[in-house]
Amino acid sequence: MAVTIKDVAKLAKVAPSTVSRVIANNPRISQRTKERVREAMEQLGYYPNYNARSLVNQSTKTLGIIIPSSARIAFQNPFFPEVIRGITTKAYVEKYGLYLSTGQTEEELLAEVKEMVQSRRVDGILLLYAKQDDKVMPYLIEENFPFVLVGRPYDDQLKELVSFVNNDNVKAAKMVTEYILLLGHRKIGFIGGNLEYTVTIDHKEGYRRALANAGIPFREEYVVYYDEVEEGGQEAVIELMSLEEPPTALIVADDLMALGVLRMLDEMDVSVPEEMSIISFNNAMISELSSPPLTTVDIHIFDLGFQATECLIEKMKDPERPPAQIIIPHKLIKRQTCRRLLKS
Amino acid sequence: MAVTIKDVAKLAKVAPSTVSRVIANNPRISQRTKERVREAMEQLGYYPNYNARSLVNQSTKTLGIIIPSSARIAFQNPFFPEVIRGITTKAYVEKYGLYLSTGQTEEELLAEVKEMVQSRRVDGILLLYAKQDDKVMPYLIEENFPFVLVGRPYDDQLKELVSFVNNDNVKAAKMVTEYILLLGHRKIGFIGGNLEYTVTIDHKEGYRRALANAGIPFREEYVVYYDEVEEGGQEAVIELMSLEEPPTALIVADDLMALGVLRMLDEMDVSVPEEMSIISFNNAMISELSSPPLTTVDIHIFDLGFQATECLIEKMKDPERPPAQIIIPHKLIKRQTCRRLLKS
DNA sequence: CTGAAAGCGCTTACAG
DNA sequence: CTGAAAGCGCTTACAG
Repeated sequence: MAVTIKDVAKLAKVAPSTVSRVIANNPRISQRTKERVREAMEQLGYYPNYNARSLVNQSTKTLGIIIPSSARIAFQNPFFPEVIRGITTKAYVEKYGLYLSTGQTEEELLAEVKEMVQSRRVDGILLLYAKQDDKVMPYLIEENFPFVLVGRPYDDQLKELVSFVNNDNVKAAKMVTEYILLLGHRKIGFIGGNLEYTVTIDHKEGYRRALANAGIPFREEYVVYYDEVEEGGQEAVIELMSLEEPPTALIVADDLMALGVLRMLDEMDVSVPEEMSIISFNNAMISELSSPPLTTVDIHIFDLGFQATECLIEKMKDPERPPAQIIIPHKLIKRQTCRRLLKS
Repeated sequence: MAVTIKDVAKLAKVAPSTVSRVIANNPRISQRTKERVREAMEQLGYYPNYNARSLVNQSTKTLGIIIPSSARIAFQNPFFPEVIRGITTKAYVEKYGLYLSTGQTEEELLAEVKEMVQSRRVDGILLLYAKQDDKVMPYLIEENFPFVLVGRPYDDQLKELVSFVNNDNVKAAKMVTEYILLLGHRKIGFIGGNLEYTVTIDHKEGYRRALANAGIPFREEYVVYYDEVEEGGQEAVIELMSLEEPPTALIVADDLMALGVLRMLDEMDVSVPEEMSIISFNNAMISELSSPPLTTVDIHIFDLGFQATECLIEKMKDPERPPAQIIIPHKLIKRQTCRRLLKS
């Protein structure tokens, strides 16, 4: 029913192989027949059958995007849409299609990834998370399947083996802490995300280092982790504000959580930034729209996705190329949630 | 290099056709050989080649998701991630894969959709937007390609022709307006989204009807449209608050915009809900996290995606089935941004 | 510069 | 119950 290469060949009075060659714009075909064939294609509204093509080329020209199984929560976080936007943008110019994972649990995801690679549904994979005990990445490494990670491997030993695009989250968190320190704060709370994710570990490390450099003791009770974005920020606030010496500043895992923190503080009638300074990460659009607008660090999420895609495409072109580690710079965005601590 | 059906056949000492039949679990194959073949598949780690399969079956078992070309802005809106989550969930249980559009302009998108359907990359399409002068939907209709729309067609004449899953946005907006009216407000501002989208038109119509029923004149200066989510809410507020008789209540297109509205009002020192009531749509997570938490209407975005997918799959199974129009219910979520107008 | 043939990895009538 | 053959719609050596 659909028009095939044979139909075009018949109309243009050439062999199917010739049609195939003009599609590929093979230079050995004369200009005259190229034109005739193109006209026929136009006239019939011909599009090459993608599956037939992929079958013989052993390549699908599509990239798989693996979203963490906790997508229920994850997708609420503006981070993912924004990386995907970066991916989409690069994929479009490179004429790659995008295939989305659908698994909802870690097991489902792993099974899905296996299917994707073994059934040759995609040519390469973009892994959008890095966490402890993850089975997907080891599988990809074992299969020697082209992929790039957004984030960094949980296991340091894998660092040399995989290509990844990441921020220097340790440095970013250290800088953020130093900034707060410079504003005179000494009691600084840390509200991290799920400790299974590498970002959280790195943030904490940066926080720790900054404190150490400043000669300020690290207090366990000031650091708190929540993986539930939804209520997380709010519960964390309750916990921290109930301390005998509550913090005067808070470093928060991401903007969405910071929103919850702001709301809880508002409910408790502690005003930001007068009585509490807040700084978070990501610079999502909501950070600009919140009241007061959030001081945050822009981690250039779009670029993370864009460059990961670029890197993956490079890798697919040249499988021999050694793993690349790309660090995307970050930038402090000062808005209105941080203030110098008044002497009391 | 990859293991094929022939390898399995050889190992199991049967013909390739037999292997194919056990994959399909054909009842005519004896239990004994089924077991032998399955063992061989297991042993070799066999996965059927997806492209070969699709080629002969003329079906890819994948669905295309078309995200509006304005994805740059759109994707910042929690609406899209959430519909996609609904789609993903249903697609997973039905064992469908998901293919994502990447076009950034309307022309790119149209070209991409054409390629998707003509090249047989997908079996059906989920259209995530409905707007004026859109060329994608007419194309799909003309090609008689299975698709379902999330939203409703801009052109009323198409209503009978296409399957869609939507909220009753007129009713929702009418209800919202009536609620505000019941709280004693008479000067009610309306901050809509882009007028090219059907949601905006429907919201406005509901607003209009509620006012008419209450015998309150419709005032042009109270209605204002912004398509830029980012600054939109804020500019709208400036515009409305500069009126000689500024509104005492605001109906806002969606939660994200409402966040901007809240922020601007905060800057102007008008307190919510004491001096201004605000109600919006969507019930995204941010509506709960904002301060004060937003009164909004839950439109069950997840269900929109889930049911659209279900509907599409039905349609693909039975192409003769008449178009289905599914309306997802909405629900007022009272939080803290609306208050009875005090007599002044 | 162009064509005939083989092959990519499956599935499915058709035989037996 | 199972196999041999044809075919899905392409591409690409191999000839000429």
